[in-house]
This record gives sequence, structure tokens and C-alpha cells, in this order.
Amino acid sequence: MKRITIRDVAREAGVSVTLVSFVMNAKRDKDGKLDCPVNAETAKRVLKVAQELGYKRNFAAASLRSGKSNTIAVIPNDISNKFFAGISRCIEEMAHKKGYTVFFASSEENAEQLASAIDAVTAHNVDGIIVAPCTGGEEAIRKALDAKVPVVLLDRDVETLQGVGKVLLDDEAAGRMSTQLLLDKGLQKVEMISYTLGISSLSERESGYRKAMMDRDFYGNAKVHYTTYGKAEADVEAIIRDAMERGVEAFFLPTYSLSATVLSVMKKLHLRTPEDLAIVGFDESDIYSLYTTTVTHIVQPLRELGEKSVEILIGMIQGNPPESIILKPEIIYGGSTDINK
Amino acid sequence: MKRITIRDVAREAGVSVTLVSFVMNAKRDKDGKLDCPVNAETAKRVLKVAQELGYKRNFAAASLRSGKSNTIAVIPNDISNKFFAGISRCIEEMAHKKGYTVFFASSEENAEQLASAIDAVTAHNVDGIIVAPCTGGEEAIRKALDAKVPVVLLDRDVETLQGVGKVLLDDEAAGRMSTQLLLDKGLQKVEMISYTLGISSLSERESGYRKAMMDRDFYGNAKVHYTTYGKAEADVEAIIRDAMERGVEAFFLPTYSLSATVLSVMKKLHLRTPEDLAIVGFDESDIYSLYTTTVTHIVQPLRELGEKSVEILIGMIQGNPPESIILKPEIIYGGSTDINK
DNA sequence: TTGAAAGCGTTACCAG
DNA sequence: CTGGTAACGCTTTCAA
Repeated sequence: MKRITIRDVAREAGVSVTLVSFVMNAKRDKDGKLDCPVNAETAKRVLKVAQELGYKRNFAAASLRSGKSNTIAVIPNDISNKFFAGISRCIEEMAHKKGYTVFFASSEENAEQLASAIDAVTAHNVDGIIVAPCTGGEEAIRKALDAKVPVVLLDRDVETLQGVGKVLLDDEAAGRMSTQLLLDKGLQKVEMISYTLGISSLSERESGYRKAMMDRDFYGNAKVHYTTYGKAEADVEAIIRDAMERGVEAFFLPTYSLSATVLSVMKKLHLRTPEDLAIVGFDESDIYSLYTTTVTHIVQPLRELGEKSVEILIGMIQGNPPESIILKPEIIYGGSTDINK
Repeated sequence: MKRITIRDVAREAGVSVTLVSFVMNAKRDKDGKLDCPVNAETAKRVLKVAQELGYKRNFAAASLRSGKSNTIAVIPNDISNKFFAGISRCIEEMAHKKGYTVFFASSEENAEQLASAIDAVTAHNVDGIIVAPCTGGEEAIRKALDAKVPVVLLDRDVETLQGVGKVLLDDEAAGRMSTQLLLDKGLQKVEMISYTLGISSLSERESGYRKAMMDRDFYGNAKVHYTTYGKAEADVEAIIRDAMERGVEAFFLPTYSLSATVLSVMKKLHLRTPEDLAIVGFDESDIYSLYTTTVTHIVQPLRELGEKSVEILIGMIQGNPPESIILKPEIIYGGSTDINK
């Protein structure tokens, strides 16, 4: 089962390897015509022979020679996270459609791992990288940029990074919308729980929350609690117990995991929503429709986030300047905010 | 920012490129010694220079020459599916640890896409493939095998495929355990809802269900309903309405999506578990702990599934014979089966 | 223990 | 429009 090379095709078709290379790389324009300086007849013959012989381009060779590999890398913090799993799928789909194959590597929210992942994929000559940067990941990303590998930041911004593409959610709007919805219901004591991750998406959501509180002159009531991924369950329980005593009426939860944790704690403490505590959660999950009371939540346009990041990255690979795009969140109403005070 | 090659390192270290190549490929044995025919001093110097110059191996060149790429491909049916997302993460982790970078491509439960994904990754000279085969995917997998690319089947078996590694769940045991648990509670009218996907995992789970029903002489009550991914919501509602009229006492749901759908329908119809209907679900999800009543469910050893598949695949890449391994499921008790009749 | 040199399959360059 | 040929950076004989 010897591998068929471009040379075999050339010999069989009675042309030079150059011709074959031209034909194999030619993209069809809208008329279905190959846009390359090759006689249409010849091209057709080459294509036919290649087909018959079962020729497959050896990307390693092409990559070695041309520096392009037709691969991109996607580096989320954790692929098992529902949000990134959904996006990754869209990214893969779109990339495949554009002729790219995609590498995946998780950073696990860890700068060292991110650096190691970037090292690995750049050693494989990826043409571009889509990354959700974790705290401290800036340096690793800069190294990729130095090596002239285009980078698109997904979901999280790093303002000090120049020359990168960006596909972000309007996180401030998400925070603002959620908070306003709660305030519109006549609730006044609205608080928030967040992580100490130091990533832009969380701080922007917080900023939206704060601004909404300020706009309605409830800034005195604004309070943001912080926890960490590992300790969330315990911390949240303490936060909620305390909140109930202080008469807090609602919480805005800026991530899915926090939303799930809060629901879990509320269930444990036999607290009902919205009577005891109104809730606005984040991201999509079956939970929001299956919980005792359905839950109001922010949804991100996953498909658009994924597709746009691929489009922008491929644009950059082809020499276009980096683009930034900020997408709007949506809010899905549920019973957890169905209250009027 | 020219790329540092092996030649630069050689020149700088005052040795030949051969030496550098030897050193860069040498694996350290347990003593931390490099197992290559190179003077220890020289090796150390080479390593130091490489470090200083920031040398990174160009995998494209290495791959072209050696035929090995240090990449593997993972092709689940859908990466956004929670089960595969969890596994993928473990696979990536383990592969990275072993020095492999991983390609991802979804088959979308579609044989053509699977073939196209396999084509794409083999063109990139992947050293091996981990795949969850969809119906009709056999031919595509066989092509990979013909091209001498080692393949590990994950989650789903294809019995007619020779020479592949396998990492499967003991699906029959899962079906049996779930059913027995329900029967042990004194329930007799236990039914099952499944998909018409034609994949081994589902048929094995069904077989386990049937055997358990037979063992207890309730085979007359055994009934399996079928639906498809797209129509599940409507079908399940009809199935459950009908089941309630017929006095069905329990359902075994062999996938997460079916479990979620059933819970959703039950909520809609104001049916309680376990009073109206006892339930055993599948796979992990926050839903099972957050639903009004907690839900008994089967959990698969994700980490082990992921790690084993990488280990077996890399073994095969190194020339070991294909291994098969069948892992045991666990059952987590919840309120949805907390009943005695 | 070391080094020279021959490719691996493509693409890029230059000539016709 | 077409073809010859030199790289790309590495691994792999083979010889010293």
C-alpha cells in the first residue's frame, strides 16, 4: 500500500510535477473553474488521474516547503466545559469547511500549560491559534505572535496584547441586562457572586452589574462576593446563608458553574426561587428548564462566537488585519425572576 | 525572527547535525540519562545550546522524513456532547503527557463526515486515531487501517473490524444493573426508551435490560421504545402519556439526552418520580442532583476511558498488538428509585 | 562516539 | 501554459 505522490500522478498523467502541484492547489472560483495558469483540459486530466490513483496530499511535505500547514489550534481553558465544548464544535465545523484541520489543547486555566500547549502547536507549524487566555497567559501568546502566528482571542480580552483578533461577548451588557431585569422587578437588594480568576469576561460582567446598580441609585446595595473554582460549594453556601439573613433579594451569577452551585445550595437549604431569592444565571444548560422553577439566564451566541473566530483567524492568515468583534448576549426569561415587589 | 534549525544548533555547539538530532530525540531513561550513543558531555552541551537558541523541532520536517508525526486524532460523534467532552479532555491531557498533540474532528453521527474527517487527519500523517464509530463508518475506518494507521474504537464496538484496539464500557452490565435495581424495588413494569442509531453501546444496554427482565421472569413486561435524536421530545411525550395509561412503573434511559428529555416531559406533565414513574438515567450531569427529586444514574469512568484509549493507541503505534478493554460502569443512587412496592 | 550525505513529497523559482 | 530543479529541516543509513 505505497503512498501515492505527486510524482506518480505526474508520470501517469504525462505532465510535470509542477503542473500537478498547480492543479492540486487551485481553488475553484464561483464558476467552478480552476483559477490557475493551466490548460483546462490538462487540469481535468490531472484531476482525473489523481482521483483514480487515490492521491492524497502529504501535508507534512507541503508544510515543510511552504510554511503553511492548513491547521489551526484551539486552546480553551477546558474543553469539557459546556461553553467551550459547544463553541469548539462550531469552530471545528467551520474550520473543516474552510479546509483546515484543528488541534485542540486545554490550558486548564494555567499559564504554564498554556505556554506548553502553544509551544506544542507552534512546533507543528499551525497557521493560527484561537485561544481563551487564562491569567498570566499573555507572555505565551506574545511568543506565538513573535513567531508570526496569528492569534484570535476568544471569550476573554487581554488589553495589553497588540495585533490580535478578538471575538468577545459584550460582557458588560450581559451584567447590565441581568441586573436591570432584576431591578425592573422591584428588587433592590441585588448581589453578585464571582470568581477571582482575573479574566476580562468576569470583570466586565461585574462592571455591568455595578453600572446598572448605580444607574438606579442602588449602588449602596451593590455587593460582589468572590470564590474560587474549587471552594465554590462551601463558599456559596456561606454566602447564601448570610445573604438570607441580610434580606438579599436576588443574585446575578456570571457563569454556569456558579449558577449550578447556587441552585444546588438553594435546593439543599430549601430555598425557593423567586420567593426567597430571585436568580439570573449564565450560559445554556438543561438545568435551567428542569429546575423546580425555570431559571432566567443569559445565553451567548455560541455558533457565532465559534464561526467568527475562525473567519477572523483565517482572514489574518491570509494577510488581513486583525479584526475585533463583540457579540450581544440574549436573555431567556424563566420563573426565577417571575416576581414583583 | 528566523526560525532556529537543527543546523544552527549544530554550528553553535560545534558538532554535526546528526548529533543534534540524536540528542533531541533521545528519551531519558529512569536514571535521567539520555539513552543515545552520544558522549554525555557533548549531549549536555547540545542541550544547552538548543535551549539558549530557543530551538523547537519542526515536526513537519521530522514527519516528512520519518513518517511519524507525533499527533493522534480523536473523532467522537459530537464533541459538544458532555460525555465526549469529558473524555476528550482526559485524552488530550494524557496525549500531551506522552508527547503527542491531538487533532479533533466530529463525525456528527454521519458516515460521510467521518470518512472526510479520517481523510483529513490521515493526510496530516496522524500516527493513530481514536474514534467513536457511527453507523456506516466501518468502511472509512477500514481505509485508515489499510493505510497502516492504528485505530482504537472508543465507546462503540464494531465487531467486524479486525486489528483495532477497543476501549468500551460494559454496556450490557449497565443495562442489567439499572434494570435489576428497579426490579429489586418491587417494580415489575419496567420499560426502556432508546435511539435507532444502530450503535453497539445502545444495543448492548438494551440487551442487558432484556436479560435482567428475563432473569426475573418479567420478560412479558419488557418493552423498548425507539425514537431519534431530532424527534425525541415529541416521541417521548407520547410514549410517557401512553405508558402512564398502561400502568408502567419505571423507565431505564440509556443515554443522557434521553434522560433529560424524559425529565423534561415529566415536569411538563406534572409527573413525579418515583411515585408516578421511577427512573434510572445515564451519564453524569448536574441535572441529576438538581432535579426536584435526585435521579439514580449510571456513570461511566470517563478518565479511565480516555486514558486507556490513549495508552492502547500509543502502544499500537509502537508496534504492540491491539488491546481491548471493557470497563465497568457504576450506579449512583438517587431519589428517583427510592420506592418499595 | 561522530559526521557526511541521501532523501522524504512539496512548493517556489526560473526558464522556455 | 509548461517543465526542470533547488530548497524546506529533519532522520537515517553508512562510513570513519
